[in-house]
Amino acid sequence: MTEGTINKKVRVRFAPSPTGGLHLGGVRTVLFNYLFAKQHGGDFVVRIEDTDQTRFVAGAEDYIFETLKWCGLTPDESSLHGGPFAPYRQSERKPMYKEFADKLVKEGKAYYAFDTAEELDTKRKEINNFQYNHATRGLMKNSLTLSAKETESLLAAGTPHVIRILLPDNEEVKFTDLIRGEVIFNTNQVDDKVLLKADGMPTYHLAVVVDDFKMEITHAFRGEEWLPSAPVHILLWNYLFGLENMPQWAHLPLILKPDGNGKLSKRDGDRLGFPTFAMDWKDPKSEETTIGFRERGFLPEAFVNMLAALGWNDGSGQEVFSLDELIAKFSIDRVHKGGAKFDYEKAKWYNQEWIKKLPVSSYQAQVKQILADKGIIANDENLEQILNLVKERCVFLNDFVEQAGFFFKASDTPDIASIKPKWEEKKNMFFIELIRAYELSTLWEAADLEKEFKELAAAHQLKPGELMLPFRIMLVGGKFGPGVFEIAAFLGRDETLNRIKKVLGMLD
RNA sequence: GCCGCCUUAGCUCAGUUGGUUAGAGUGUUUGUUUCGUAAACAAUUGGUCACGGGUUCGAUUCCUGUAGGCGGCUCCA
Repeated sequence: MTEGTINKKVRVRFAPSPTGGLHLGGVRTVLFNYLFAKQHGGDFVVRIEDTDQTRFVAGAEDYIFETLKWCGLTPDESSLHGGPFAPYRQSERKPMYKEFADKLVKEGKAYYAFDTAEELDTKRKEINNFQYNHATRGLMKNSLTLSAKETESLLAAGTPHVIRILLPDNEEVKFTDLIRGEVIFNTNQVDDKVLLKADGMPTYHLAVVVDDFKMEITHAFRGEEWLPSAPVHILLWNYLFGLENMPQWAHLPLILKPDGNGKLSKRDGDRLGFPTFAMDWKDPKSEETTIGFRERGFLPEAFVNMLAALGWNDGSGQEVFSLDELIAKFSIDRVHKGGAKFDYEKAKWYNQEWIKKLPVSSYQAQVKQILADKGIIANDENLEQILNLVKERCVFLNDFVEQAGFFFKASDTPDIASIKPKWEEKKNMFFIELIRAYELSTLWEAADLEKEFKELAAAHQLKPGELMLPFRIMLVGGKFGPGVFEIAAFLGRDETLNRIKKVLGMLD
């Protein structure tokens, strides 16, 4: 690890704002933080950044924790799990931010600004690309342009105001990003960001620095969209707590939409027909539900595996990783800089691999529930064997409805159309004979059933090939599934014969 | 507009001190197997390493310019 951090216990944080469902990119940020922390025996903290009260959405916080639970990414400390640095909700930490904002003003590193939101709006409309910065701050209403006395009286009168950081003139701010190497910004290019809002809440910029310090965060991984505001954070660290205490930064590549190059959004998922949220999210206002990966039939192992591959690989060519393997092999040096395009086909491939790889017992209960939702009652004793028989054919957990459902419930609409054209009386005779033969057979094993079937076919001077499809349609209802005789063996004598008779009746 | 980041098969990515013929997976197509589907296995297809210039015996790799894409520029995070 990089020097300066070797002696400290690794502590990382994920800091979502509770404004809606958790997006793919959010979960990946969690994942990378989590993998890094666990690999170094460190702590993973979840801090809720709810400083914008206008965007607060009820239920969003619970949703975040439920998502983490589903993914197996358990926080060591959070607003839900508690911990030594509580509270973990920024709204509950409100008083401590003001103290630092005031300190900055006193030291001349920040200033009061009295411009109203409306005034700024007009300014932005008036002047193209207006920025509150070195060039314009002298023209605005703030403690830099006002006399000390005027400022005093405005403050005394309770005039609404914000505190802005005073950026130094034409200075280079440098820092080393774990993924991008040395990054340099000139302060003239950054504006005087608001640190404390008029309602006394901090903005992200102040809160993230104060909390990362107070919570002893050593490494901060976040999305690339934060890169441009990093210099503000570096400056704040320098002013408040010292650069030597600052966490190491890593700005993760964006997740891009499959077509084009933009950042993946929920809308892209809706448009292209795939989920972007981890789990179903129901908007409390519009009552609208957005489908999640979990409900689409993804396994958490596959979801996590797929996410890990978005921007990282271990260089060996291995693609399927368990969470434990990821913890062992993850390396921030191997995270790439370019945006990672989200590929839903590949996501499905991961899921299929995990359905095959995992013992069915790990998702049996869930499949049983999915079947039950479709009105198919599965008994546990056979279910495990049946799932094993068909799991190679399933991309989603929901595919088990089609692939395994017929074992428990005969199809109401067997695919008669594909056998009717070639149906003839001697085939009918064959199946009537088959029923009789099967009624008498002492053994009910796949191999024996096949042998009897073929012998009987030979006796009727019919090729087994011509009879297999009808037999499959009778038992399965369609042209899919495992070997027909295995299916018959599973169904048992009574059910097999019933299904033959039923379809024979429909062919009449 | 300003600043920053990125650019290797259709797609996701390897290629880390410059060195033979740039590699995987996925996808496409085909074959093997099967009653058939899926899987599996095998084969096939696929690249002006964004473009220009420079350094060098030699550049995908280092430097530089250009283009394109993206991100940010809220009292949002």
